[in-house]
Order: sequence, then C-alpha cells, then structure tokens
Amino acid sequence: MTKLPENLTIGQVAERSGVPHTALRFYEDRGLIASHRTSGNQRRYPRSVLRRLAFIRTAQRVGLSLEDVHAALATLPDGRTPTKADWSRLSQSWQEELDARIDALHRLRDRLTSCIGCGCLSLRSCFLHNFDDAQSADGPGAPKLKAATEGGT
Amino acid sequence: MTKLPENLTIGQVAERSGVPHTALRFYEDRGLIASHRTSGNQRRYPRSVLRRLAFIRTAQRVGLSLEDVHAALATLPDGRTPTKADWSRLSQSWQEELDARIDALHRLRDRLTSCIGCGCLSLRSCFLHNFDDAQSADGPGAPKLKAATEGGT
DNA sequence: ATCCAACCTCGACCAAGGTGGAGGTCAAGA
DNA sequence: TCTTGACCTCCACCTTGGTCGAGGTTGGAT
Repeated sequence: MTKLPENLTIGQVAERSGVPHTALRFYEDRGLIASHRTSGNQRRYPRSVLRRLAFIRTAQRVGLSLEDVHAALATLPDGRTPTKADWSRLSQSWQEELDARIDALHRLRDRLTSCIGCGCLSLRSCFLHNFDDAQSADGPGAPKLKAATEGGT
Repeated sequence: MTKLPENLTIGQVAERSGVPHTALRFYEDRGLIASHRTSGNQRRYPRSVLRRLAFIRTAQRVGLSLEDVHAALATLPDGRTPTKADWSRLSQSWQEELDARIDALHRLRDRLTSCIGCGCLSLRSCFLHNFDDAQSADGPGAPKLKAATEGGT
C-alpha cells in the first residue's frame, strides 16, 4: 500500500477518481476544482480534490448541473474547515430542489406501477389518459394541460 | 367552453401543452410524437398528443433523456389501447432506473441533512470527508475512490 | 379575391458537458 | 545524456436538447 503523496498529478487523480483527465481540466476551467502548478507548469492536486470530485459526480448523477455544483462548492471554503453555517447554506439551497426531484420521481414510478396493477386498460383511468394532473401538481398557475381533458376520456 | 377539435394545429398544441412549437417539430423529428398533414402540408395533431407531451415533459423533469422516452413510447402502440403487456414492458424497463435515481437522490439529501445536524465540523465524520462510500455503493467493482482515504482522516 | 397570421423547411446557432488531436515541454529511469 | 511517457495549451469537434431567422406557402375571415 503505497503512501499517497499530498500532491497528486493529474494522471493519478484521473486514475483514482475515475474521472478522465480531459474532464479534470474542464472542471478546473469551470472553477469546480483547483490545482497549483510545479515550476514546470504541471498541475498538482491536494488529496481533497478526490472528495470534491466524488461530490461533483454524485450531484451530476442525480441531475444537477455543473453550475449548480459550482455555486454550492463556492459557498464552501477551500482552505479551512467548513463551518456549520457553510453547511447550512449549501444544504438549504439544495434541500428543496432535491425533495422536488424525489417527489417527481416517486410520482412517475408509482404511476407506472399502479398502472400495471390496476387493470385500467379500459382507457378510463390509465395513466397516459389521466397524466395531466402531473402537471397541475406544479401549482394552480400552470393548468395548461387541464384543458386537454375537456373532450373527455 | 369551446369544444376541442380532434385535429389540433401546431399552434394549438403549443399553447395547450406549454411546449414551444419549435420543440414540437423537434420532437417529431426525433419520433417522439406524430402528426398527419393537411392537403396544404400543415401538421394536425390528435388530442392524444397532449398526453404524450405531458409524459415526455415529466420524464424529462426527472432526468430521463429523450432517447429513453422514445424507446419507452415506441413500445406503446399508437393506434390501439395499450395492453397489460405493453405497460408491463414500459414499467419494468424503467422501474430499476427510477429506483436507482430515487436512491441516489435520497443519499445525497440525507448526507446534507445529517451533516447539518451532526456537529461534524471536526472534519472527522463530515460528509465531504467521507463521501467516498457514495461511490463504493456502486458495487465492489468500483472502489476507485476508496484509495483516497488511505492517507487517513 | 385578398389579406395576414399562422404555417412550412432548412440551416445556422446556442449552451452544457465534454472528447480528441496537434504540436510542444517536463521529468524520471537506463 | 537520452529517451519516453506523462504533461502542457489550444482548438476543433461531438451529442443533447433545443432556438432563431430567412424565405416561401396556407387558410380562414372579411
């Protein structure tokens, strides 16, 4: 088990994180990660970049944009331990968004599931025929698709 | 309450669905929706396209690609009532994917939440410092980021 | 019959999130 | 010292999911 140096090369980071080196430079351009340079202009990363990368990739997997991630990471200090206030800021700004996404996913999944079980093939209660309320759940301000049901089932 | 004609123009569909007419043509190119044409080559849509659009937009909101949606819709018959087998196919192909996404979201949210409450600012248990297991949850075949913790907390 | 908003196609362009190659430099082992 | 793989920058290109405008046609109301 070789001891990891504090300064990782881009190749080491790529290998250990599973993130291609091209993407690492791309993230650096976008300000998501940072490196310092050797006298010969090569990038060197602190080990903590691996944590950042894990965070970035996880956030991406759940559908957040790099800009979202950037905004969140920007609220966290780079050089010091995050304070409770730092976390609170990051968490609260995402909580609502994450909850909404979880909700939307549940609704979509449950609809598919219940449709299988409901014997609704009569077209009367089948989800594709009553799908519109997925929209109206967005609030009273967006009932556009409600109109589509006027003609009846 | 004006009775909706069976054949909607692209403008009517755009207005009622909230989907821009440019996107409607785009979706048609991609095979997600279909229309027939008047003798003058203008598109006419059946009302059912509104349901399809609601489905498409909802699936997109939860992060599925248009290709995913296309694949799913392709399994549903256009002209006839979907059978239980039709639904079963669509549902089962998505169930796993949706569950995985819900899971990933839960993990991300719960991490943020617990971090706020846990007083972990010592860097010992804070999620950014133990984030790696979000990756190892992918299975035993992908422990890449585990290596990063060698240097120890 | 005429008018004009709404429609048509096609191709350029946009943003996000990258990949790949050309041409040149660095650094560590033989 | 020399070699060679890893690194550097810059730029062109890719896919997804669209938007926009030019230039031309339709169709419903007057």
